[in-house]
Amino acid sequence: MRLTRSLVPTLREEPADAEALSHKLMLRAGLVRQLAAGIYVWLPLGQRVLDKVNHIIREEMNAIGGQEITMPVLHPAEIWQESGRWNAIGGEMFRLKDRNDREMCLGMTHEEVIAWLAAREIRSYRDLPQIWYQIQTKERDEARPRSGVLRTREFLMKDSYTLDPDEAALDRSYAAHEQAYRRIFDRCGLRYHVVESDVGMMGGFGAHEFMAPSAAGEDEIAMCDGCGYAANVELARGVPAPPEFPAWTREDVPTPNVRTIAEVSALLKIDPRLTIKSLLYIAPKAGPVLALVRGDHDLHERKLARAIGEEMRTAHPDEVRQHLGAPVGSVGPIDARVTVLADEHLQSGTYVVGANREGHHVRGVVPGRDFQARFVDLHTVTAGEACTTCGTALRVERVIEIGNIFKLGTKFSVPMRAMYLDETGKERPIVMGSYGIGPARIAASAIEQLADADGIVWPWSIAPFPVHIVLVSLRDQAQVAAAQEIYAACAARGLDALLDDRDERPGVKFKDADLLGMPVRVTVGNALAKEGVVEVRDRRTRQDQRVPKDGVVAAVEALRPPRNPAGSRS
RNA sequence: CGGGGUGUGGCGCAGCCUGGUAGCGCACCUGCUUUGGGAGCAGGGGGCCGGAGGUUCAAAUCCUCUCACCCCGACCA
Repeated sequence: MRLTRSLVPTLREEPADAEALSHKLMLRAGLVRQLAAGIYVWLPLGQRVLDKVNHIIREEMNAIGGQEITMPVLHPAEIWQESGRWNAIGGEMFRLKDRNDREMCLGMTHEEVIAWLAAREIRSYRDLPQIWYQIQTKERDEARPRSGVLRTREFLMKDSYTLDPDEAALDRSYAAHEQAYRRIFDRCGLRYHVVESDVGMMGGFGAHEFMAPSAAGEDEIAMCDGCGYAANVELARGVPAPPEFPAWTREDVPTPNVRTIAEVSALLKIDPRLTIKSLLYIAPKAGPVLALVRGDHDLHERKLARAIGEEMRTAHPDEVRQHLGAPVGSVGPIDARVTVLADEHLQSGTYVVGANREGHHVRGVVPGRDFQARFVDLHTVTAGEACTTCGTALRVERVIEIGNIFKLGTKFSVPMRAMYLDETGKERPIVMGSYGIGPARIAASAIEQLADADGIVWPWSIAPFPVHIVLVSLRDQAQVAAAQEIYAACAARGLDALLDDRDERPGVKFKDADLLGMPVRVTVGNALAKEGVVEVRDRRTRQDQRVPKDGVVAAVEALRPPRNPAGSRS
């Protein structure tokens, strides 16, 4: 591709409304442009990256027996009503009506279509197992699109679905996907971790996420270097170090004008770990629920939601007063006439809690003796807590979710009547799995993980072009001819090259080459006339070699990493 | 949905407080010089100042409403 005839609008300055590194670089390198919040145009170079990623995905999906299909983006409401998600999903689904006033929606995911298709086409155990996948646009009206292409309202997703006769077969399909995903992310040159993840409110038999470490990520994972335990913090458990408990006797202490844990512990001159934080939530069915965590801990709301079995919201200040008889800063579990859930690590010890009387706390409170509660895991794990299985200190890392795998079970096949007849002629529901990968997130993660101060550093496997030829001076006919020759020689060997044939100053071309981040830069310049050589530079290491122009292809190929460049795994 | 911020040529910004000819850098066009890390000089083109109302002799500037975008949080099947 010749730069003079291409749409590669690089930007010298940082766009004002980009925050994440990958977002800035994708805009500056001319990979994407934003049409509206969370809606992007993919420009030629960005499109080539997606194409490369998708090609890898197709190879690995096909290798485990995946069959590519294409499902509609526009869905009739009926299938979503049958599965029960039409009402279960809120504002995140784009809904519309056709000209005949029929309700429709835009597909956020395709379990319903798969179940619909399976219900019609799968009849016998002989038809199973199946793996169906597509690479298709998804539409989700995200509450807050952010970080460039990392969270958008319209995005490409590779989604696959497995159909199996039973759970043992599902386990095999699931394992095959996990292996395929590892190969895909390895080939894309990413560092990633595979972690246990929340199955969500829809239930399911297990789920894992593939997480690429990056400061731009929206998720956090906890990892144990001792035994390999790794989980999303939505799920991760850890054992916090207990404080030293003083020999308190239970007594009321006045705490005027004190609202926060920090204020309580400062006033009483105690370690915040000796306090209990009491938070009131309101759940639709369960009603008011008081959640307790140690003073220095954060409650993880998803853990609480899992514990009570439904989504809840924080109580308003007047609701707190109504249910507990005290303002927010003075509430606690003693004599509270609401359901009390306490973090499991509060089962022992003696604490300071709110007295449910304005301006008062109680010191020397022993959970189990002074109040009753259901003890469950509620606190958000923090770095340094001990691993529950081996005791090693946990690490917590910020990550981008690049893929997930999910054992659905019969959540969709039962309501949508996707059944088959087993060997004995008995009708059974198909056991499903669902598996996603975000190609745009792979691209952004690669940028996040590999970029340097000068710009993007693409892994070979997903670079828009492996070779970037910089033609330094258009006035030197020998340079022009040599650049053309090298360009043609690369093409002849299947190496796509980007040729910078613009009439720009060398500095501009070098800066753009660094920004665009192709793995190899070939500079055709002065050295050609003087010494008959061109320079072949590795973008990542910045190592230069001077080679005769006939040796460029060999030099480029020597720089190419072996087929499966190792990404780090866990 | 709650909180905060920003909207002024393609990009990045100043001007707004204290109303009075719409500016700067980069990019773009022309010419000359220059040509290995974002060139220099000279000349030039391009902006309903997000939108709608209002106040005023006069509004980018003040007031009201509204829209868009960004950030933090909530949500994320």
